Amino acid sequence: MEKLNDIIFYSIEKSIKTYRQFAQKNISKAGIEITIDQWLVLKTIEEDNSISQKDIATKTFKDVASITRIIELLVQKGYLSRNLKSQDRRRFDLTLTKEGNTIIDKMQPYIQINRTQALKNITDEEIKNLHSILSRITANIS
Amino acid sequence: MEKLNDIIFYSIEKSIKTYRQFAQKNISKAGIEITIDQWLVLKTIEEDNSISQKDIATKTFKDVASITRIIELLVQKGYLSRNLKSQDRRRFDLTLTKEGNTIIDKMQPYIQINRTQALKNITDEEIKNLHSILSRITANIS
DNA sequence: TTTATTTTATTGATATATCAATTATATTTG
DNA sequence: CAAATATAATTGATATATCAATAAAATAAA
Repeated sequence: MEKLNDIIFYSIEKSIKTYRQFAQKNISKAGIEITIDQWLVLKTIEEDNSISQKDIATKTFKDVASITRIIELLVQKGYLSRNLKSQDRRRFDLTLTKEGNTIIDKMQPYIQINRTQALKNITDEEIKNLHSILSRITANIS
Repeated sequence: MEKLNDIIFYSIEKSIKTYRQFAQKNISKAGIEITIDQWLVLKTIEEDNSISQKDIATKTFKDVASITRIIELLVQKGYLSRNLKSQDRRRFDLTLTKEGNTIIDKMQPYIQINRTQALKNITDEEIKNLHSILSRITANIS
């Protein structure tokens, strides 16, 4: 086999895994008790509180089954309230609680710092480039 | 929040998740009963059969605990044999069985096809670029 | 309107990720 | 050498990923 590092998919995987670990470690170190994935789902609901779980899944590149379980944890932790929608009883009304809003606010600066540090010496041009290439790869296999 | 798609980490995550699903689907469709992760570990051992589980973990960007479990499955499936090393009894000798070698061979063309299709309209220049940017991001947060 | 189909979400099973604690062995140090 | 330390791997607990099967409700079709 070609050298692992020469294979672009390993580079991609390595960077995203490293970023996730880095981000999670900073959050945990700050004493915030939430996972990156839980935050992502919470943030998605905050932005659009009429969104369906199916659409949360699509938006976060996750599976609907994972979303069900993550939401369950967010409800347990008291960050989210979940109630059947009267208009469509297959779906749920998802609303952030006060604690949910608080944790989102608390997270914001860390998210910012994480991104800034990760992209320290990368130009806007390069980011645009990265986007372009990655989206073509994604399109090729979708 | 900025649009999800504008955030480079989502692009990265999306592309690698899409690729994994695409690759796994093609493998399964071909009737090959192995996961991409199991294959990756098997392939790593094939390349260096004196490698430690710790080093397999590093090389595949995985956790040693995951490696233990993946190896357990590979042994169960009959693709790998595992024996204590006499020189260092904390470690194991890991050797591909005949079936292990067979499945590696069977996989090879699909791996090739998957990569080719994913990188269809991407130039060597762009891949080099991608490597460069991603490795700088990884370095920034390591 | 009854039946068929589609959509939304849940659940179970299995694989993997991560962290912490533990075990066994090897190496270093006093 | 004996004790302390370091290393390799395993195990348990919890979170997430994926697939398949199922349930419940909504919508479309007969």
